[in-house]
Parts: sequence; structure tokens; C-alpha cells
Amino acid sequence: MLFKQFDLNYDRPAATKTETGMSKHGQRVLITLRKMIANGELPPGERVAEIPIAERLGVSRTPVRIAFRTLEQEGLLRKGDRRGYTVRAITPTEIADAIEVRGVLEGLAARLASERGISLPARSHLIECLSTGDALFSKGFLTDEDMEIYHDFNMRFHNTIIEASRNIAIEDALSRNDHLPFASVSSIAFNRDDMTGEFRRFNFSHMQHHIIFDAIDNGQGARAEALMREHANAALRYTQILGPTQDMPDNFTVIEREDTA
Amino acid sequence: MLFKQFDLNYDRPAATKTETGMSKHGQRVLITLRKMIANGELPPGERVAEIPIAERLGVSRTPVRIAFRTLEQEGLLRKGDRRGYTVRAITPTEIADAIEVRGVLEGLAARLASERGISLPARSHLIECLSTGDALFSKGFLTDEDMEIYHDFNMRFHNTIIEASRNIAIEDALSRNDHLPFASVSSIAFNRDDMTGEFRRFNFSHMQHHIIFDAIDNGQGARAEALMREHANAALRYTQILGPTQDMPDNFTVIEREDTA
DNA sequence: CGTAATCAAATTGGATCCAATTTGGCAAGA
DNA sequence: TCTTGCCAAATTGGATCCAATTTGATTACG
Repeated sequence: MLFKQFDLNYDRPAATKTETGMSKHGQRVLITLRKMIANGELPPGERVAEIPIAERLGVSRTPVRIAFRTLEQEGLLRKGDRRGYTVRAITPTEIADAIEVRGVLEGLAARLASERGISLPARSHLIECLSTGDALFSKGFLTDEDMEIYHDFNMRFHNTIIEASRNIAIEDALSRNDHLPFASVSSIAFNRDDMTGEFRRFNFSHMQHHIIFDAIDNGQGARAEALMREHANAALRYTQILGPTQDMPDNFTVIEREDTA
Repeated sequence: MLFKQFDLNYDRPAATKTETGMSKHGQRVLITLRKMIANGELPPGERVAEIPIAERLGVSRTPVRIAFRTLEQEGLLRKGDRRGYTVRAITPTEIADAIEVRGVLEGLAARLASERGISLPARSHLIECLSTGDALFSKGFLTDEDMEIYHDFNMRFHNTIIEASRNIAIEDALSRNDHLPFASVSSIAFNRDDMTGEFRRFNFSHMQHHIIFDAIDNGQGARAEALMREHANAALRYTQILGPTQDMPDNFTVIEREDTA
């Protein structure tokens, strides 16, 4: 099964701003379904009907129907010709595709931020993210807790640049990708059995943050864009890990932030 | 009012592949609402409630609720903090933003198509599009009918390249932008009072198609990407036309293709 | 034995009903 | 007169009911 062994932390405070209008109930259904698709509880290609899902989640068909539409929009469900939805197969290729798209979109954001200039608050926010990272890596090693911290400021760093682009369409376009598991900045995975290797990897990623900021801060749009594009590949590690079998070794930990959009 | 005077042809055969699961009824509600938002019948910022809309469209609240969710996903409605939806203001800036995003996405598609190589059928399809255009412009002038033809093969040209990229995520990301009026390839506008000017403009656009194809066909990824990005600005004309008043002169005609996704 | 037709079961979409939450106004008291 | 509290109206989400469409299966006929 796909991503069966993943240990997704879906029980975290949401960091989104687009509060979809359903009350707690509908939200929970949507999030639960996303989770079930992501961890393979609903296998790819499986046909999902409203009634069984509704019974399984202990709600009526109405919130399930709404959720299905949303999940279709997000690309996690595909609609059959005549009736019924099927779980869309999320292959490593598709994740790689989504990451490539994220690369160009965030690259655009970085370029626009460079060209248009960033606000003072955004600038200091970015610098703060960089400092936090510097402090983290100056120790020479990383703990699990550090990974949480990294995950947090990494997300803020990226989001700040996207906002600084002052192009709403970028955020909109990204919000779709972010529903695909492991394609968004809001999820990082690391190998507990090779923390020194991971230290080097994330340190490199952090160094990229530094030079991206440098480019943006100096108005070097093309440089910022190219760097950010390349930086997106930092996440591409998943697909290397997953490889052809699409199974994840147990010693990997995934930090994910749930998304309510 | 926003885009009030636009003469959108929404009554055309749908060209989409993602058939959203609603029966005719729900489809109609969704399309009607899109139309009402696009042509300003529902002014930007206006609060839309379920009951009045349902009564106005002669259906129950259920299909309206579903449609609201979809429209929120598409970015045409924004959800209030506590309750209710409001029509999102679609400013020229937002359209320009969306077009910029489309540029980088289609640019990515063009690059990938170049790098991975296009299939023989796709290649001949592109060539066919180019020939059709050549025949059109060789006359030295354009009629209204020609515009329809142009619109048609222009869309096919772009879609073929997107498919040729073999990156599903691009199509997914674009499908959101395409709901914003005038941000997608499926809509073109032209000024009937200046058909010679329009001839030159669309001819230029068609020439861009030629060199984009040349780049792709020769595996020149970076060139194809840059050209396609620039080509996206061909549509940017709307925002120039609209200007600050956001009103469209009567002598403009818009060809739009309705989208059922 | 194969094919076609009809009927039943399942599934989905729409409408209506009910509950919960919010908003807004009106009134009472400081 | 201003503020506060309470109540009513409105709005939204969920559940259930009903109709329409589709699937599939069984049976009958060639």
C-alpha cells in the first residue's frame, strides 16, 4: 500500500488562513479523508462511495458529499465517467511533478519579491528565520526537537516570500499542490538512523535560504528565481527515498502540518 | 460594475475532461454563478447567501451549497470569518497576477516538452495548428469567424504542449487559474473597431507559436521556456484595456469557453 | 449455449426538515 | 445617553427523505 508506514502528524494546530466554512464536523471529515488517502487506508484506484464512508465516519452523507467535491478539486479523488469517485494514485512521479511545479511558482515569488522589494517587517521576519536556523546548526547536530523548529521556520520563510511577492495567484496555485502529500513545504521527512547525514542535508538547505535571501535583498530577481527553483529539489528527497516500491522504511519520520483549506 | 458589459459566450460545448459529478442541475447552478460573478451581476464584495441565490435560480439550497464550496476553491468566492461568502473582487491586478502564473507554468510545460521530447502525434498536432494559423493570416486580414478559428487552435496548441510536458501537476495548477475570467487561454478578447491592429497583434502571437514550436522541436528547453513565458503576455492585453476603471468598451468582443471542472 | 431484455438493487443528486450558531435589535438599567 | 444583556430572526450545517439514473443479474428467447 502507498505510504502505509508513514506516521503523519495530522493533529497539529492548523496554520492556514482560508477557513473553509464547514463546522467542526465537516472539517473533520475532510481532514480524515485526506489522511486516509495519504496513508493508503483508501488504496489508489479504490472506488469510494458516499454511504460506506459516511457510516465509517459516523456522519450522514451530506458532509461526505461536500468533502468529495473538495477532494476532487484538490486532485485526490477522480470522478468516474458515470458515477462514483476513485482514489487517485499518488505516485512518486506525481509528487516529483508537483514539486517541480512548486519550484517554478516559488521561483516566481522569489523573483517578484526581488523586483518589487520586500517590506521591512517581511525582511526582518526572514532574517529572524535565518538566525533561528543559524543557532540550530551551530550546535553541529540535530535533535528531533530541532526538526520541529526547522520545520516551523522553514515554512514561515517560504510563506513570507510568497506573501512578499504580492501575487495572490501564486498562493492560490500553490494551495492546490499543498494537498498532495509531501509536495508542500509544510511537510518534511528525515531519517532518524542517519542524523549526521540529515544534518548536512538540512544545513545545505538552510544555506540555500541564506543565499536566496541575499538575492532577494539585493534585488537580484533572476538569481533569486533560479536559486529558489533549485531549492525546491530539497524536498525531492522523498521520491528518491520512495523509489520504485513506493514504500517507506520505518526509520523515517514525517512532520506534516494539517491543512484545512 | 466589473466586466458588466462583457458578452461572454458561455453557451458553448464544454471542452473539459474533468466532469464534475453533478447532474445537469448542479452544473447549471455552478456555471450560472460563475457567469454572474464574471459579468458583475454579483458585484465584488457582495455577500451571497444560500437562500436568496437558491430562490433566484429556482433550485433548493443543496446544489447552491455545493457550488459555493467549488467557487471558493476556484477563488471566485471568499469565505467570511464567521459565516457567509462574499464575491471576490477580481481586479485587473489579480488577472495580471494570474497571467504571470500561467506564464511560468506554461513555460515549465514548454521546457519539459523540449527536454523530454514530444510524441509524433503531438508534434503533428502542433504543426497542424501552425498551418491553420498560417492559412488564416496569409489572407492579410481577420474576420469574426477567423477569431473563432484562432481561438480554437490557439487553445489546442497550448493544451497540446501542456500534455506533452507529461507533468500532471501543471495541468492541475492551471485549472485553478482558468476559472478567473480572462486569465486562461480559453478566453480571448478583441476590438472589432481596430481589426487591422488586432490582425497584427494576433499575427505576432502566432509567430510566437512558431518559434516556441521550433524551440521545443529542437530540444531547446530554456529557449522554449522563456518564449512561452513571454507569450503569456499576449493575453495581458485585457488588463491594459480595462485600466483603472475596470470597464470594458462596448466594441470589444470576448470569446470564452465555459468550463465545467 | 449465447444474447438480449427486463427488473431489482444500489448509488447519487435534490429537497426538505431540524438543530446550532450568529447577528442584530430592542429594552432596561446605570 | 450610553452600555449591556437578552431575545428573536436569519443563516448555515447536518440528517433524512424522495426521485432519477445506473449497474448487474437473472431469465427468457433465439
